[in-house]
Amino acid sequence: MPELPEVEVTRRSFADKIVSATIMEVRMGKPLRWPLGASAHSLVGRQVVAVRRRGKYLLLDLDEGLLLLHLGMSGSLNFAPSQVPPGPHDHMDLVTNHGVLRLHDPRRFGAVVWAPSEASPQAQKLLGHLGVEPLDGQFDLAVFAKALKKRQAAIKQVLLAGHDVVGVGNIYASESLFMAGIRPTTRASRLSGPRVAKLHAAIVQVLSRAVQQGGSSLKDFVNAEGRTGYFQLEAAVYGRAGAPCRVCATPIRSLLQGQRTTFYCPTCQKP
DNA sequence: CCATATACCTGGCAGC
DNA sequence: TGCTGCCAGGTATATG
Repeated sequence: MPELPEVEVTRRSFADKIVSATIMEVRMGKPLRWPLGASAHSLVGRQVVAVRRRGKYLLLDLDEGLLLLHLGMSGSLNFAPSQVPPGPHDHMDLVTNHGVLRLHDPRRFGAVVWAPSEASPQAQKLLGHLGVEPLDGQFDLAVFAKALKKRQAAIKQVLLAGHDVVGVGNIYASESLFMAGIRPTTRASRLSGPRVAKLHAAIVQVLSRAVQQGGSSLKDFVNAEGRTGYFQLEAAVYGRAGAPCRVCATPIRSLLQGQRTTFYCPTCQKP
């Protein structure tokens, strides 16, 4: 489900409400991808200082330590004023004096991990290798171009790896490459300077637009207020195999790259 | 170091 | 209907 836009939209939908709240109780459900790394009881009394995002991780800064939240493939958060009995797929409740932050995640690829600081080994194991943030002004074209020159893999897979730029998942990789006119199978190292510049701009534009639209709700994504996103309605290629390209009417094609489906227009996107 | 495959888990859907 | 197989927004880890 959640790529950078969905995680950012989720962050904005509850950050103001939970900041300065005190944790009263933590309830963990079925196991998630990783253990919490602390006893639930030890979090009681901690205060939420800020809610940040790094790549597809949400960081809840506490007055002592922080919580790293990941939504995996099927996760969503909900922030509600009062507690409702948890359903079978609700695997964490962070009960605060401002309301309850609940993680709903049927596939349980998501995670909630406590770390003593962002610089700690626990946090760095998850965040340490992440590439640059695309939307915070630090996404430098020259640095990006230099990084791509070293990558021999297909550009789609380089984007998904998140080592050079974070937040671009399966939907937005296909969409960005369409906007840039680049075939997803092209080796990253072979892209010309102008084409890398187009891709750089396309990534920023696609992700920004998706945030504006509340993310993509392909199936079940909702923000912490329960609202769906609308970007899927304007997807150019994702999920549109066989349908006519919105630019040239050529049927959109799909292929597998590293076990993930990629969508592209064979006419608009050049190798 | 680099690139690719695997594992984790549940639900929905197409096809028989 | 009910079964089977496949697919799904991610990513650390293992393997070549």
